[in-house]
Amino acid sequence: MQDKYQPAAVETAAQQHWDDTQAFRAVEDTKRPKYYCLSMFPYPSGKLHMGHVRNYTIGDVLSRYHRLRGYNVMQPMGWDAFGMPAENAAIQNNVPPAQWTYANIDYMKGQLKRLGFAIDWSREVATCTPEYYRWEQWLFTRLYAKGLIYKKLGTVNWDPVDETVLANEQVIDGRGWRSGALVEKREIPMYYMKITAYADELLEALDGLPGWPEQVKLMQKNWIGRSQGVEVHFPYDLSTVGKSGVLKVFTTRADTLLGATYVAVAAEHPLAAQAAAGHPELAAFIEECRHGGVAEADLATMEKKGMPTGLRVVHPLTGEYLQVWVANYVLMGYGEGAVMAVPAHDERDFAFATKYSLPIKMVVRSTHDAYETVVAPWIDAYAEHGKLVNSGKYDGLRFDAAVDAISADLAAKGLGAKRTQYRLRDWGISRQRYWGCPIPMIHCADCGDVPVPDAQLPVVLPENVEITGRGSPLAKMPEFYECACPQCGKPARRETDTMDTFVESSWYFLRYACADNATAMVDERVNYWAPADQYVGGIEHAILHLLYSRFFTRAMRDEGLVNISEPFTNLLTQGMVVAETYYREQAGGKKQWINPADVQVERDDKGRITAARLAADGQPVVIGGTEKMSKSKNNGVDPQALVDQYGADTARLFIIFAAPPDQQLEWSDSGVEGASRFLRRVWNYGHAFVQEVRPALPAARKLGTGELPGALADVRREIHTHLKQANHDFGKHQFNTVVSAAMKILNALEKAPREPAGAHAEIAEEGFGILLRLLSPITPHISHALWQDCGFGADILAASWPEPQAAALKQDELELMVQVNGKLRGSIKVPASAGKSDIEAAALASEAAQRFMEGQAPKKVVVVPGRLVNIVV
RNA sequence: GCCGGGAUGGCGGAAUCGGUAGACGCAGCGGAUUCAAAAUCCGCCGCCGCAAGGUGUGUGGGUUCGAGUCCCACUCCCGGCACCA
Repeated sequence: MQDKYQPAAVETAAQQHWDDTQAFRAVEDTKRPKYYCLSMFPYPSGKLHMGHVRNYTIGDVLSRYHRLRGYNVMQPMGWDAFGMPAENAAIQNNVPPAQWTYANIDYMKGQLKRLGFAIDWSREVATCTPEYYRWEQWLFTRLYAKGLIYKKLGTVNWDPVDETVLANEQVIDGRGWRSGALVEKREIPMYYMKITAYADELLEALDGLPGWPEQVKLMQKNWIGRSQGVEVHFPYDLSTVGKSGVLKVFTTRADTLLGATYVAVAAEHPLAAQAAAGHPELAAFIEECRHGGVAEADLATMEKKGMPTGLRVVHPLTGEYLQVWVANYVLMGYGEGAVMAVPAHDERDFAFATKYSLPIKMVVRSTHDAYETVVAPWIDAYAEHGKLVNSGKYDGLRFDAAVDAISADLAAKGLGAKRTQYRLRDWGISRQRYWGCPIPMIHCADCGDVPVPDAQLPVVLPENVEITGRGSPLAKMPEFYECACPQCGKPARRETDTMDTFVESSWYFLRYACADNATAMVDERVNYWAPADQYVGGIEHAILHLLYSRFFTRAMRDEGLVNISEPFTNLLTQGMVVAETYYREQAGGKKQWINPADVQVERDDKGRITAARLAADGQPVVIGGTEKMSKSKNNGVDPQALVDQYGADTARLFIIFAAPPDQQLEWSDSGVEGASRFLRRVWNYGHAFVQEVRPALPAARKLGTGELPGALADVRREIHTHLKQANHDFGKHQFNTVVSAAMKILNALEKAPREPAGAHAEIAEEGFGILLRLLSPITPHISHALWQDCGFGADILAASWPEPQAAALKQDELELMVQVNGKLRGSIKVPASAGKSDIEAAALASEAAQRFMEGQAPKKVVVVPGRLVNIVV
């Protein structure tokens, strides 16, 4: 054993041992409970960032903890390898996406191994390999045959200069990020997955997920957005529209129908197009609505604009004529592309009506008498439910009765009915990009859209391709798209769109169970491992990825591929890693971001930061606040440098100790120093244990059989108290306080009296054995080495998890706090067996109580067992 | 804009069921060791106050013997918003 802690040597040896013994190879075993520990697989962007290290450290802690608890643990890893960054890198550096991706995977895999994660690498998958995506294509054809995938028009961001479709993040202030051109909305045919067919099940099954954070379930519930409402039909006014028909709208506020004063349609709505013919101003407005992106956040925050069409529809109950407006906030892809407007009781309609001087008709009076009439400015009470007024025969009805009566009358006229609506929309999966899974369809002039037959799968993505950032690369490759129709054999055109990368990540966790199967998507092993007992990943995936995965698992269940519905039994959403930012203002007002590693911080005598300077030139820099680690803010800390300098255990320890897993983690170089210092102390204690303590151990252990001297009994109780706390915190996934408990145990061991030597050695042996096992999930390398060197056993992986002993926790005397009128005034010591009246008497007699009661008689005495006594005077 | 979350010393955080606010660590200060430094060890450390004591968990109210924790209203920060992953 080395005198000094040398992390590199310790970690290399431990990792070699795990490799040699194939320690983390997971094999199906029905005799032990299984524990499938899943972490969100990374996009191979180049090198690991701190968010990855945090994610996988949390997963590894859970995996190793459960292993020592006796579970058959499987912890796999793979690569979410398709996506836009590979194409961007190709444009920038002229490297083919495949080559770039595989090189990144190679490098990042080495980094993961260096961090000592207990991963079963035999199950590795990379989604960009035909071995993986062929099954995605295969499933696509099954779901297509079933009608669960269909084609319709969808709206995308179109860059007219680069002639390409842009992702929302590539649209900045309404312009293409590369070309700077004004982005337009464009409708193109796309394939959709019918996730809405599962909307009710996805919603209702949330109640059966006790292992998921409430906030995530709530977000998913709101995202699905099931609402009960009424579909209302407004018949066209023949004299203005020129044809018969109805305008359909959906409303959750049918009680306010009599307050509808106009209707609004989307710019793409057929009525808008009709009105625009021969109405140049309106046509110009509709053209203006086409500019800008499709992101909901932009649409919701932009200025609400509209224009009348001159067309009218008929109110279904009153027969009045209502104006049809075109409004930029009404979306064609949502519902029927039309809304009824009730300005008196809807804030957005109110703002619009006020702006364009449209009539406002109050039809609900708030039950709280919050208002007499609806006048500006808007107050929230206008939108509350209440009794109907100005609504003829419906006057006096409250919400439920009003909706019932109005929907019944609409139904009688054939102009509407109650309906359930969802906010959730079907999932558009077509992408006009190269680096993705090809959609296995062939378009034939005679036969229409024909799925690629099983025998021709996979449709392999060509890897030698030129990426320019203009247009879709596959659509420029005849060798890819020219093919024969599988049905009639005539020349046909292969689909050149690829799939959304969320499709790959919707089923990778099932493929891990049987990644080596070349003849089926999944096999019976999936029913041993799935569902994942624990899923660990970023909160930013709370809705899309997790909802798609829940949907996919059900779709695969209904194909008979798996026998589960929910893919993830427990979910842990980890917080972000943030760090301080520093910058200098440059001439044009542009900020030059400076990496924290290059900055020196000055503090006052209380440790408060007063200034920061660039180390290179000694000149001040501006402190910009803490932000998520990112390239753009140049505040990232390179995990590789950290591991090179301090070792993997220090990196892991700091990350676990600095914050609870679900909260944001603030980077701190001195915190890393502290973690490293603690591990050195652990090592030094282990060294002293071997040298001095071990030789003093009695041949026959007496611990727990006889009386310990009081001071050593206190040390032992303290250790077991901390262990109890640590076990409780492990259960809560609050690993930062597990580290605290480990630190407290080491503090107690170091301060323990050395006499009598035999008794001390026994306490030390028990306590240090507890400490090493507590730390082993977090800092596995040093724990492995010390476990062996200190003679606890050959391999800590074979050890069992420590449990606190009741006898060690026993206490004879308790200290209780004494309060007078709720303020802490002192404390008393009582025997653990003392009854309530004894405690009361002792508290009243105490010096502190006497002093602050000032001779007054107690009105009431509250005794909280084991905690405190509160005397009220 | 809509949905979800967060706020506790100089800093990260702890406080299990409404019961000692600030555990553990970092930074800082004082001391020991050292030729000196690093490392290590010991002590102090919310704020005001010489002390007694007062005060304190984003802000303002409320419930309670007792509130960081429960209730109401607000402020600021963060995540998501369907083509970043």
